[in-house]
Amino acid sequence: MATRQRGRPRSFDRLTALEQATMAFWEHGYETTSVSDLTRAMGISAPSLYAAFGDKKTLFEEVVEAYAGSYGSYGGRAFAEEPTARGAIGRVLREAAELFTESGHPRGCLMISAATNCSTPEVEEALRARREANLTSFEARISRGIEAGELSPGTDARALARFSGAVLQGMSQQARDGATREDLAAIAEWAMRSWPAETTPAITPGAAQETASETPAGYGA
Amino acid sequence: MATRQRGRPRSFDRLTALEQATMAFWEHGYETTSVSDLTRAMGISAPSLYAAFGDKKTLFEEVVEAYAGSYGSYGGRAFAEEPTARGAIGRVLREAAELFTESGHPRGCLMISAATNCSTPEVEEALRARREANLTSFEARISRGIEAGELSPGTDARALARFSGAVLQGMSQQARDGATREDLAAIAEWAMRSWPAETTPAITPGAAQETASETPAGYGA
DNA sequence: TTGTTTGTGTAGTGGTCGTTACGAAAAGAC
DNA sequence: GTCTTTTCGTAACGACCACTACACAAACAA
Repeated sequence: MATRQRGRPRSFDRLTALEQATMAFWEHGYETTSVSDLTRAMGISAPSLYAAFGDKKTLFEEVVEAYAGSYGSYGGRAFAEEPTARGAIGRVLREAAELFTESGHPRGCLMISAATNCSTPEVEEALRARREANLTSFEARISRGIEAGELSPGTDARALARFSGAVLQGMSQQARDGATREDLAAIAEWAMRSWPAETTPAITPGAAQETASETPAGYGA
Repeated sequence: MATRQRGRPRSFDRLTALEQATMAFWEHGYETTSVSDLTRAMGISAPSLYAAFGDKKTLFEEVVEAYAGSYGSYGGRAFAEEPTARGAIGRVLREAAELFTESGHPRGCLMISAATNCSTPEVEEALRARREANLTSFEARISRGIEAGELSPGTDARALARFSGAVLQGMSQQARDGATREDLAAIAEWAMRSWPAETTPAITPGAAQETASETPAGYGA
């Protein structure tokens, strides 16, 4: 680790280049971003890209992973810090309204939009799997909220999770279509109106008792 | 019109070919559907396609127009036939749950998904404009509902319209991700929970009094 | 029949796609 | 210095993209 590399040193910063690739994929999606676009955005030549990141698909996978750990981490934080299901998912929607319209990066959510209309099945499926996983984590958190007495026992956890996810996905598309932050925030608030009010104050606040399986893996739906 | 064509007659049915092109674009989106895919799906050769439909972009525009008048017409019907704003938009969401999962054609909504991640700006903008137009028609209908006393005067028409549109767009994505019809129907019902109840029964039922500008131009969001 | 018009099939156009061979350049090891 | 290792820039690869030139086929008009 302290030992220097043997050969000629890399002339670019790998993390910076990865971030620039993230911006390109986030903006234009997997399929529409050509390797030529990538090399231009990253400021490196094609052979350097292939040497450092494998091929286009592998680079995209690394981008998605990095995105999940940075921009997409707000969901995990909300789940970890908010004591109730309603609080957690409400916060996810409200923070999404900010993230999706923040300046300094493209609009909307990379995981929601970057692999739509993608002719590489593995890439399309990889993002679909992440969306599914997040719906599942929504549902698990809601189920736990029902068990904890926060929500009425008759609550349909699957439906409420899918509804919340649909709102998040719609917010992403509207962000890309030019909606303002206030537009998205209003959508989030309106969605939370149909959430049943909590029947009991949360008993055990804090993150310690989460199940790993119900923590969103990066973005929110 | 009764006069026959002068030259060699076309060896395929233009409307059938258009329908097959619709299926291809609906399934894979504008960019990802190649002319080669199209000629295969339509059962004709490239020169025939170009002679009958212009170029790929023009064909897509014709596809979108035909889609708006057929599959996408449920929105206009709901607006024409339902007396209240709540009834109209609720019906749009419920019928979308069916359309988006119907067998015999691809899932979700062509207008919502077919131009995502599209590198041809005119095509991307054309569909975005249709989505915007439908949000506007949602908003106009809600505003009229407020004026008619169906909805509380304090209702934020823009927010409620965008919320409803976001749900519709999320439903389309989830349909493409494999959600069942029941999943989508439950999302629609849940969305309607946050809609305020009508404060007055509708006074003037029927379609006659619509303003043209508030009729959705083909799909719903 | 002959000419005109229109559609069809073959076979291409130049351009871009993702990817890579190859030799020069820049570092440590000896 | 020379060897080895790794990265660099140039310049391509075959495959596919949207699109079309061209010659032939099939209809009507004369």
